[in-house]
Parts: sequence; C-alpha cells; structure tokens
Amino acid sequence: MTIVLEPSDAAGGSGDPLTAGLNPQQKEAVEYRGQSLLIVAGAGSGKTSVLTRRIAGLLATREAWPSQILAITFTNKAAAEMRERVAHLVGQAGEGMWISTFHSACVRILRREAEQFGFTKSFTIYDSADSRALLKRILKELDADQLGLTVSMASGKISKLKNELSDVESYSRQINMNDPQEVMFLEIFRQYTRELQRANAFDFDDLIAQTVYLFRAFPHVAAQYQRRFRHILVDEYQDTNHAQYSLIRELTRPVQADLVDELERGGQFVQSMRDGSGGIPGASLTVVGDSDQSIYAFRGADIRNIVEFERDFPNSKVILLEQNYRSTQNILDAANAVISNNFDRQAKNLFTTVGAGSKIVGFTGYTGHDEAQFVADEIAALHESGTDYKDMAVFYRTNSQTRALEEIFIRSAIPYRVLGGTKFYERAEIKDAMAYLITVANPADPLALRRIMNVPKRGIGPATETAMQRWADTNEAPLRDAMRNADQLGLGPKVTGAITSLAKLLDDVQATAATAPVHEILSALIAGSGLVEVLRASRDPQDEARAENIDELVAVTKEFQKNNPDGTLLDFLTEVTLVAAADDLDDTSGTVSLMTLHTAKGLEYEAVFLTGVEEDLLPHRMSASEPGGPSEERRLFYVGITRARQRLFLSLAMTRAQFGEVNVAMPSRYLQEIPVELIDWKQSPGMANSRGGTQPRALNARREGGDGNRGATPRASGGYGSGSYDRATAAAKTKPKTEWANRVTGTVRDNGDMELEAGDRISHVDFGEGRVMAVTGIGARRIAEVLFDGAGRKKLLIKVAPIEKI
DNA sequence: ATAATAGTTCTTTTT
DNA sequence: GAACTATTAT
Repeated sequence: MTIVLEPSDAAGGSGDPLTAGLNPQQKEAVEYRGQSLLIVAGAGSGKTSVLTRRIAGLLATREAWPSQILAITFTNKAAAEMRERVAHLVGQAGEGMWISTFHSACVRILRREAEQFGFTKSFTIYDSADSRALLKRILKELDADQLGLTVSMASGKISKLKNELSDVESYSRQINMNDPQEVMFLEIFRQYTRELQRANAFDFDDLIAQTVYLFRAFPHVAAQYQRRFRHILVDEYQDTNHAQYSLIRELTRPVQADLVDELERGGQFVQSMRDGSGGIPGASLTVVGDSDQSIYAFRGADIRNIVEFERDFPNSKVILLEQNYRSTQNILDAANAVISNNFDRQAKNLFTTVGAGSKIVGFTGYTGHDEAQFVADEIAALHESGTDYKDMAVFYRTNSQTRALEEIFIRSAIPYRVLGGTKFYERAEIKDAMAYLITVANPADPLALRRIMNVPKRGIGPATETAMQRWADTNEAPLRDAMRNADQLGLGPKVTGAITSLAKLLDDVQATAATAPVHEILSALIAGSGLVEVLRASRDPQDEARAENIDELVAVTKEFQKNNPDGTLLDFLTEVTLVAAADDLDDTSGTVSLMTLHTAKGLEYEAVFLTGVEEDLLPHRMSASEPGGPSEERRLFYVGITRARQRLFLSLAMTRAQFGEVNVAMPSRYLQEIPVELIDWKQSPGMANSRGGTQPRALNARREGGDGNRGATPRASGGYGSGSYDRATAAAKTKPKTEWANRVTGTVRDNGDMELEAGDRISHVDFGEGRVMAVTGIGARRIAEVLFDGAGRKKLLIKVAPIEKI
C-alpha cells in the first residue's frame, strides 16, 4: 500500500523535504517536540507518512540515535514498510531502530532477560492452538466439563485476565470460593500457568504481560530499556489493551538517580542524559490512532486508552488529521454517515478535495454464490477497463465466506489470494513438522513432544504415553527422559524400540542444532522420522498434497536462512509464530486480495468489495450480546468502507448457507444509514425479494442444474478412477456448487484437455447455454470467453468450470 | 494400536 | 461442512 500525499493549498514549497507537501496539521505532527503527542488520524489522512517523517526528522537533526527509537506497529508488514520508508528518507542513518509489533519487541526483550525469572532464552511461544491443546489436557484431567467449563471459555478468560495483568495470585484473591466453578477455573489457571513455566513457554498474552512483570519486578532491568529508548511511537493506539498500555507506561517512566548510578557502574553511558536530579527523564511518547477504527475490543483492546490519553499523559499535545487523501467524497460521505450513528464518539468529519467520484454500487444476490458471481463479474469488468487485479480487494466478516468466493473465482479464472484464514502454518502436517523443530529447540516442551510421539505412526498409543508420563512423574523427570529410558518401562520390545529410536533421533539432531542451518535440521528430522516418506507411500491423494506442503516448509526454511544468514532455529520459530495475516501481503502482483474486515485495517485499494452486508453477519450475531458490540461492528463496517479509493461495492445475499443449512438473510441495518442517493443498486434487496421482472439468473441456474442431463457425460477424463468419477457425478447432481470445498487436493473437478474453440456451444451449471467467443491462454490456464444466452459474457477457466460441450 | 464409521457440536474477528 | 468424539471391527 502506498499513501500518496497530495500537495495541499496551504503548504507551499518550503525547503524542508520532510514536510514538503504536507498540510498544516500534518506538518505540525511531524515537527512538534514535547513529552507526549497524540495524533488523531482519520482513515486515509496520511498518518503513516507523518509517522515516518517524524522519525526521519528525529534522526536527520541528530536529536536521536536510531537505537533510541522504538516504534510499535500493528503488524510485521507495517513495521517492514515503515522501516523501508524511513530508510528511503534518511538512508543508512536509520539502521538500528526497533520497529516492530508489541509481540516481537517483547520477545526480543524476553530472550535477553528470560534467565532473570525462571525461563531460558530458548523458550518457545504457544500460539492459540497450542494453548488450547494444553488447556484441553488440563480440563480433561480435572473433569472440568462436569462443572460446565469448556476449553474456549477457559482460554478466553485466561487471555482476558492476562490482558488485565492479573496472575493466579491476584485472581485467587478476588474470586468467590463458594462457587465450585470459579474454584475449578482457578485450578485450571494455576495448572496452565505451571505447565507453561515447566515447558519453558509463553503464550501470546504472556509475551506482553511477562515483560511488564519483568519491568516491575526488576527496576534495574527496566532502567536499561528506559535509558535506551528516548522516543517511543505507537501506531494504532486505539487497539492497545491494558497490558500493552502498561508496557508503554513502564517504558516511558523516568529513571531515578540511584538506578542511573547503577547503570553507570554497569558501564552504560549516561552522563549527558541526566537531568537536574541526577535521574534520566522519561522518553517522549507519540501515539497515533483513531477511535473510530477500534475493532479489537474482543481481544482486550481498550478504547479508553486513546480517549483518555490526555488525562494519562498530562500536557499532551493533540493534533487532528481530518483531510483524507484516499477516497472520493461519495465514499467518505457514506463512511461519515455510518459512523455518526455511534453516539459516544469525538466528532470528526473526513473530507477530501478530489471530488464526488462514482456512486457506490449495491447488489443483492439470491444466494452467497450469486453474490460471489456478481463480485467476479464486476472484477472482470474492472480488469477489462484497466484496473489491475492487485488494486482490488474483497472483504468479508467471517472466514467461512471465502468458500463461495473462491469457488466462483476459480471458475471465472480470476487470480486471487486469500490473506489469513486457514494459514499454511495451521495445517496439521506443518504443525507436525514444526513440533519436531520445537522439540529440538526446546526439549522442555512436552506438548510438542506429545504431538510427534506417534507421528508418523510408530505404535505409540495413549496407553504407552501414560506409562511414560507415569515414569516421568515418579522420577520427577521430563518426558524426554522417560523416552531415553524406555527399556525401564516394561513395554513390549517393538514399542520400546520405536521409542528409543525416536529419542535417539531427537538427541542426535539436537546435538547439531547449535550450528546447523535450519533447513538441515528440518531435513534431518524429516529423513530420520520418515514423516514425508510415509505420506508419499499413502494411497490417499490428500497425503500427496501434505507431503508437498512439508517440502514447501523446507523451502521456507531455506529462504529464511538465505535472508537471515545468522538466523537460528529459535529465530525461525519465533518469526513463524508471530506472523500476522496481513504480513503475507508482500507479492500481491496480479492477484485480487481476499480478507476479513479485520485484516483489511491499514490497507487501501482502488476498488473494494464489501460482501455479506447482512444482519447476523455484519453486525455479527455474536456481537449483539456483548456490551459495545453493535458499535464495534459499525466501526468495522466503517473501516471496510474507508479502504476504498475510487470504487466501492456493497453486496449481500437473500439466503446464506451457514453450517450446512440455508438460512434467510436480512439486509444489514447499516445499509439504511447510508444516504440513498449515494448507492446505485444493480439489484436492491427489494428487487431480489420480489423475484419479479429482474433477471433471476440464479433461479434459472438451479433449474438447469437439476435436470439430470449433465450427469450423463463424464467430466473427469484423466487421473481419477471410476469410483471417484461416480461419486463426483452424484455429488454434482445434488449439490453442484460444493465441489471445491476440499482445497488440500486442489480442484476436484477436472475437465482435463477438453477441446474448445470459438463457435462451440456449451452448457454451464449456472449460466445455461452459450457460445464460445474466444479461447486464450495455454495448458491448465486456458480461458474461454463465452457469450451466454441468458447471463451475458463471462470468462471461464476451461479446466475447472462446470461446463460441457453440446 | 489403529482404521473406519457414526454421531455430535459448533464457528467472529487475531497477535 | 468440518472437526472432534465415541464406538466399533480388524
């Protein structure tokens, strides 16, 4: 993403390149010097530019060394972009700054200081799935479901407590000991905490909370960082939670004279930093945010942090950026109208000088697929008229909405990529391979060890595992030792052999881990365990895809080693765990981006499709019961709208398939908040409802699809046995549109080498009959341009489109 | 110990 | 529709 700053009327050709082209408010935000500064930056107001120029200014004037700057961003991607843009402005002078996310910065600090409080620097990080797995074990052991406790309740509550900086001790003091459920939860919390400590692991929330704990418990440690960071800048401040807020508070605290003396004795340079009392004054703090874009309350983000900033940090300067350099006035009018329905907000009105622009386009489909087809058609049309695919994005509220979109996009030969969602690293086989790496990096972690114990199958079942656990408990030794001493467990010779050889493999690889490159460690583990070998030998076609995924992981480690020649296994594991959905964005060349509204924050596109604008989806059903839920959902909608530069499309469906069943959907309440004259409805909710004169293409399609005629011709021409052909055909008859649900194996339908040329007549599941106008592309990417009798012109990917020659 | 089958429950958003 | 659980049969 790039934010282009238009020269404003007020700012003229001042000589300073850092403020050239800025409006007066932006200029002030770059140049203001003081203890604390709040920049209230409306969507598209050029805040990234302001922030980078502010940093560049500090460096260029020698007010700060790079090492004295700490900038916190929301994603690693944003951090990388900021670093790049600062480098662009000041060149080499920017090296040594800390620009990272809260989590990455805390990992960096914790790795250095872990030994201060009972961890080693090789700690691992548990992602949400890992901590859920751990909680699951604990709940089962305690029979907690008897009291109605679930894993998601427990993990949600623990996360919330940690975000509030509560630990087991402080929580135990505030509960009602007569409520067995609360007592049970406390026990779960206690065991969870103990297990993490034993495993030498932190969960996501710990990374922040434990850093705060570290600073509070060890003032001399905190003093080092307070001395070091003189300028702290925080982006997306409205999304900070209490723990993150506290971290900032700790970092900006002044250092008392006696601690400065201690630093000095430790060899740190402090002389010119001391103030009158001999201490070091607190770092200067700049925060940037927009309370209208606060969308992470569910994760503990506290909007009060930004609203009450002036109270928290007295004598703060506040600068308001309201001029928008991104969107057309029509889009901004819609955004302003929507957000003004949130009553408890500070007044703010975005404006632009670029003009009204096109109207917002609205569309109501009969089904989610119909809606997706609309999106695909509009994208094709935009592409034809010169908009690059990479400048278009499709947003949705829930990840499950991708299914229909992907299916239609594949058929329509629209190149796309999904950001976030079921990520590469969440796949079971990747988690398996990663667990091998974790056991080598952090032998204390029993969770990872359990995961790989019987993967691939070695005949080590639950019974064997409990036997080992029992040995470990009685000998007060880690699980790994139980494996090394498998012969003492009194198990069968086959199992014993399997255990000892796994233990040997892990020990052998571990011995090389300090020096060997990451990809060699991984390859050794894969070769030694037979992980890929077993998958390759399987008849299940999905296993082949899984094997390829693991190969891909090896490639990733090679790439990592190339980019970080000194990178250790721990560095690799950390990086992988902390990547965010939007971090994946890098080479989006030539593809449409699909993502949730949450990952869309901070990005911008020429054309934006906001899909599923329905009640129970946006606002989401779950938000209704939460305090502040509907307002937060409205902000989410607002965030989506304001991502668009030129074109905005709002779409919804009359019916939506959710968890198997088809439900009737109602238009979102937020649609009515947009002035009618701003929207040009291609098919309004009313029109779709009446099923009257407008072309009911989806209904046509249904009838066509159900006539049973299509099943007569084989469409799987190669690679599949007759059994799978039958199944595919049967499935196609009843539910033709769910064929692509399985993305592990790629596309199930395969027209193979179907020959088509201009003039042929074909029949399509959705669009009925039509005539081929042209065929372009080669091989698997052959595309047919078809003029359908009822549905107009479409482009189809021949290989996978549900079509037949007639 | 494992593979296959049938039944269950749920899904918001994410570092 | 998927992911997990419980119950079978091998």
